[in-house]
Amino acid sequence: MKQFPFAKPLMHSSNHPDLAPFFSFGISVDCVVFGYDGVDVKVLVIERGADPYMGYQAIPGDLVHPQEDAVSATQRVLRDLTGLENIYLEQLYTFAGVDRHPLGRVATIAYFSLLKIGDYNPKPSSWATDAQWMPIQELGEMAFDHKEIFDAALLRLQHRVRNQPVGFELLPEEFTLADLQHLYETLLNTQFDKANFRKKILAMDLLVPLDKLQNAVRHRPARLYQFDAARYEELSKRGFHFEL
Amino acid sequence: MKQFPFAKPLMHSSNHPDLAPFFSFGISVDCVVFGYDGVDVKVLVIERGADPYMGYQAIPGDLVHPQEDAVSATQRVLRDLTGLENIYLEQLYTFAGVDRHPLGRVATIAYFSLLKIGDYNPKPSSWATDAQWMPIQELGEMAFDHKEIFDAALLRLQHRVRNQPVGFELLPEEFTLADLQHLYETLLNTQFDKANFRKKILAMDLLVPLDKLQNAVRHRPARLYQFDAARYEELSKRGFHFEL
DNA sequence: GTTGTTTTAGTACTTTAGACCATTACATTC
DNA sequence: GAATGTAATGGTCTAAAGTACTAAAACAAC
Repeated sequence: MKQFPFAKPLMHSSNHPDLAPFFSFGISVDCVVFGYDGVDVKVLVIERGADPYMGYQAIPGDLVHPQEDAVSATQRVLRDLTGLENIYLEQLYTFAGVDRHPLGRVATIAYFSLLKIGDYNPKPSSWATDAQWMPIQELGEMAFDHKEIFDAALLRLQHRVRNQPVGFELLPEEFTLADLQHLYETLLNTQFDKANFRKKILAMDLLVPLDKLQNAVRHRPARLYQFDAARYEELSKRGFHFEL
Repeated sequence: MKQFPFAKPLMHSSNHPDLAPFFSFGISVDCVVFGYDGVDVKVLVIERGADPYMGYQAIPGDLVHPQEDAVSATQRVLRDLTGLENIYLEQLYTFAGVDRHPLGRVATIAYFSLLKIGDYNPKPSSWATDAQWMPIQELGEMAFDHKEIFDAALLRLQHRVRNQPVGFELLPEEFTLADLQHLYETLLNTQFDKANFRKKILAMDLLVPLDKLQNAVRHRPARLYQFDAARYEELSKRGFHFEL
C-alpha cells in the first residue's frame, strides 16, 4: 500500500525518481493591493498583455523562485510594482485547484496588502506601466480565478479592519477624524454617528492629536491626528482588543 | 528586464525550458486534527518512524498528487487516518519557507479539522497504527515546523470557536449544556458563570432540546440537546452572528 | 429520606451602544 | 464685519447586554 510516499524514509527528491512526479508544481504569489484616495477604496490591477485572458484585469503576482520564500516573493512583486517596501502584508488563502492555470500545475498563495495611496510610485519598473487603481465596485471579470481571490480579500479586509487597527495603513500619516470615519463607512458600507464615532475612537487612546489643522478648506479646519503604533503594541500586551 | 516570467506570454511549462526550474516544487498538506474526550482537548499526532526527526511527533499529512487538489488531498489523508469523511475542515495557513524540508522544496498548506472523537476509527489503514490522541498541553517538540503549525491552528480554533458554532463539531450529537460549557472552558482556558452561559446559549435558539436525559449519572440527569445546523443557516442569512 | 447536581427563575448592578441635541470655534467668503 | 458651513465639544437619554449572585424545585442514586 504505497499511499504515503512522504511518510516513508526520506532522501532528496533528485535522488529518488519515484518522487519526481510530486515535485512538478509551480507556486505563485498574488497580491491584492488596496488603497484609499479619500473617496473610494481602490485596488491595484494590471491589464494582461498576452493570452490567455489577454486584455483582462489581473491581480499582480509572479511565480516564486526556487530559492525564495513566499513572503519575499510577494515583497519583490510589490517593490517592483509600487516602489514601496515595508507595507502591510497578510496571507489570505492558498488556491490550489488542479486546472486553475494553463501553464501547468500552479498553486497560488494569495496575499493582500494595504498602502497609503499617496506613497505609490506609478512607474518604478517597466512592468507596472499598465497597472492602475480601480474602485472596487467597478471590477468586472478578471483573469484566471482572480475575481474569487479579490472577493476573498475584500471580505477579509472588511473583517480585519473591524478587529485590528489596520485602517490607518490606508490613510496618510496625518488625517482627520472625518477622514477616518469616511474610510470606515465606504469600506464597510455603513454609516456611523459622528459624535459617537469620535468618542469611541478617541477613547481607545490610539491616536495622538497633532498641533496641526487641515488647510485649504473653506470651513473651520479639523484637527489632524496620527496613529500611535507603539501605543497599540503596549495596549495589546495588556489585553486590549481593537473593535470597530 | 526578465523579472516576471509569469506575466509574459504563456505556453505549457513542459514546452518552455526557461520555466522548468519554476516547476520543481512539492506541495504537501498537513492537517491538525482536534478532538475532545469530555475532559481534554486533544490533537491527533503520528510518530515518525524514519529520519529526519525519527521518533518525533508530527502532524499527519502527505504530498499532494499532481492531479489532485489540496482539499481532496487533505480529505484523503483524513479518510485513511481516521476512517471518516465529511468532517469539519478549514484551511489555516501556507508555510513556504525555503528550507523547511530536507526532501526538497516543499510548501505545505496547513489545515485543521474538528471531529467527534467517538467516531474516530483507530485503525482504518496500516498507516495510522502509530497515530494517537495527545492532550494539547502535553505536546512537546515536533518534527519540521509542525509545532509552529500546531500553535497557529490552536490560536485559530480559539478564535473560530468564539465566532462560529464549530464547537459542536467536537461534541457527540447529543450533549448537555454542562458538556458544552466545559468544552469552551477548557478550549479557551476561562470560566463561565453557569446560569449566564445557559441563558446566552439558549437565547441563540440554535439548540433543540431532546426528550432525553443523561443516564448513568448519580445525580439528577441533565437534559440532552442537539445542534440545529439548518437553523443556524437560516439565522445566518438573516444577519445573525454567533458570538461566544 | 438524604445527597448531589441540574434546572429554572429570578434580582441587581454595571457597562456599552445608539440616537440625538446644543453650543462654541473658526476659516472663508461676501 | 457679518454670514456661512462645518468641526469641535460636551453633553443627555434610552435600550440592550454583560456580570454577579441568589434561591428554590426536580430528580436519580444511594
